[in-house]
Amino acid sequence: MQQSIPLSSPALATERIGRFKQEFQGMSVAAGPIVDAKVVAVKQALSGAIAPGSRVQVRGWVRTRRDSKAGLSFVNLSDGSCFDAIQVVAPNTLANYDNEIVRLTTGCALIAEGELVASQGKGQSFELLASRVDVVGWVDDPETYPIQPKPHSPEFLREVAHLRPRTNLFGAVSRVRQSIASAIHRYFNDNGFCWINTPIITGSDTEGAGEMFRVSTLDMMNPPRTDQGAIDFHKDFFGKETFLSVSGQLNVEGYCLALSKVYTFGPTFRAENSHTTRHLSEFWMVEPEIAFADLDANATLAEDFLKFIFKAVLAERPDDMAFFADRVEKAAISRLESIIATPFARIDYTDAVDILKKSGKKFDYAVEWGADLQTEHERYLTENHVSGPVVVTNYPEKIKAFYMRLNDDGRTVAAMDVLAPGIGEIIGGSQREERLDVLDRRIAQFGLDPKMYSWYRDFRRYGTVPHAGFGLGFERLVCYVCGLANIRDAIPYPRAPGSAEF
RNA sequence: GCCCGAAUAGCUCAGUUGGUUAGAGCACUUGACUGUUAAUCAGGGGGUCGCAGGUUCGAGUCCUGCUUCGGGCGCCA
Repeated sequence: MQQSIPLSSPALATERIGRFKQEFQGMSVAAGPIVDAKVVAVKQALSGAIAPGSRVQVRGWVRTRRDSKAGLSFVNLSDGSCFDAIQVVAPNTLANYDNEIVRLTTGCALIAEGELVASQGKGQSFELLASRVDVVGWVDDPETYPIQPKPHSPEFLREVAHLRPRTNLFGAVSRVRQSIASAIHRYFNDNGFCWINTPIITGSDTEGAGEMFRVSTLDMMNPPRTDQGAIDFHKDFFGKETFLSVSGQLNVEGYCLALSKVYTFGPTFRAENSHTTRHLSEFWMVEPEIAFADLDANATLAEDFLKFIFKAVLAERPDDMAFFADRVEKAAISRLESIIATPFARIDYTDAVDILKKSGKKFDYAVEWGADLQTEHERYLTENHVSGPVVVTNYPEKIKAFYMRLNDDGRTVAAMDVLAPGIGEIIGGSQREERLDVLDRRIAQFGLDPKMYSWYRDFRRYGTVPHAGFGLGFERLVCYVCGLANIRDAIPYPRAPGSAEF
């Protein structure tokens, strides 16, 4: 029948696209039999926006089935559009009731069509009184289908990461992740920022943020050699050694010094052998960079940005957030509300050290000026001293990166960490060193090769201005918003040392 | 990289000082019952107790090694 549609006809194309869009409003795909019903998302069907009595079609996956000897079955169907599933009421008058409906198990894919009605039962406002239910995909062995209508441990679900989006937990995480990502782009777009897609493959092997993954097409068994016997990377794909990027910051600074307000939002790779609940080998990072700006402006941006995102998630995903507060982390909602309502405190690193020393609290790690703050120190500051978000600024230059701007005291740099109760460091950033002579001294001091940074130095040679930015680990933000204990549950397919399944 | 812990049914777990045929709930299946809500009730199937050795008359249980998973620290986002 596809042949009967002349692809060149504008009228038919418009009609076809119109039909697709009508379905697209409801679900993400156009597939299966379409009769005379409007395709709707479960979210719409349960919202009250559709008049009772309307003929609608829903498409999704079975959560549970309950049979009633009153002559009907209740099939809870989820399509991921919202936390709740819709209850499909399937009467035994359906042609496939005895041979299909009563055999439905968790995970089966269905298209159900019928009348959207006010529910006779408790627990839901609307339900679908089905006049037709088509089974699109069966679960071939229900006994071994890993996703059951009961709580599973996150550890178990990591073993079936390809199927875990079928669960309440990962459905909710996925929608919240989307809400956060969307809010990030919206915040920057509305504030005049330009999204810059910095390269994933980089030739800089000394970006200073840890071990890097090599990118190479050389034959590992028999690589080309130089006269000295070293591997000859001049013969590699890019004609030089290349790696996966650990940060887009250095690249994005160039766009900042032309477009004024820019940000990166993309995948980042770190080959650190970290075994913690807060680290991934592959994660997504957000890095805004602003020109004609100092550390103070940077901190203000971070505060406004975080508050915007938290507000957006609470407004857009109340159903999922209620689930997190109920089942994952009691304070999931209240702590976001608290951060939104509380002005971020600002403390100089030197003052923070004094506060910690005078706290009288016994720390596992001693507090000394010149040493980085440990997680326990950060938690004391934000949870006990301030009882709210706090920005710690002006760290000793020896413990921070070479590109951070040296302060007039000569011993600190204009760096900042944003600390929040319950999570600790959520953002790290700095004002960048815009003075070429100072930058050169820093590069030398850190033992870096100036030739590797010639293009980065150019930004200071041609129209340099004070500028600043910060980095935010996207999955850490997802963890915090959802109350997740392990960052491997904040990304669909986690990659970590010794683990790259699926 | 360092330290600690765990591994018993598809899932969550119990299993006493080492002792007969390793149990429960959920899931699956059969039946009963019901506009049901993780429905309920009754029956049934389902296990190389992570792997490999060792101690012992006898090991799910004790010992050693390995594997995998989880947690903490360091590094960081």
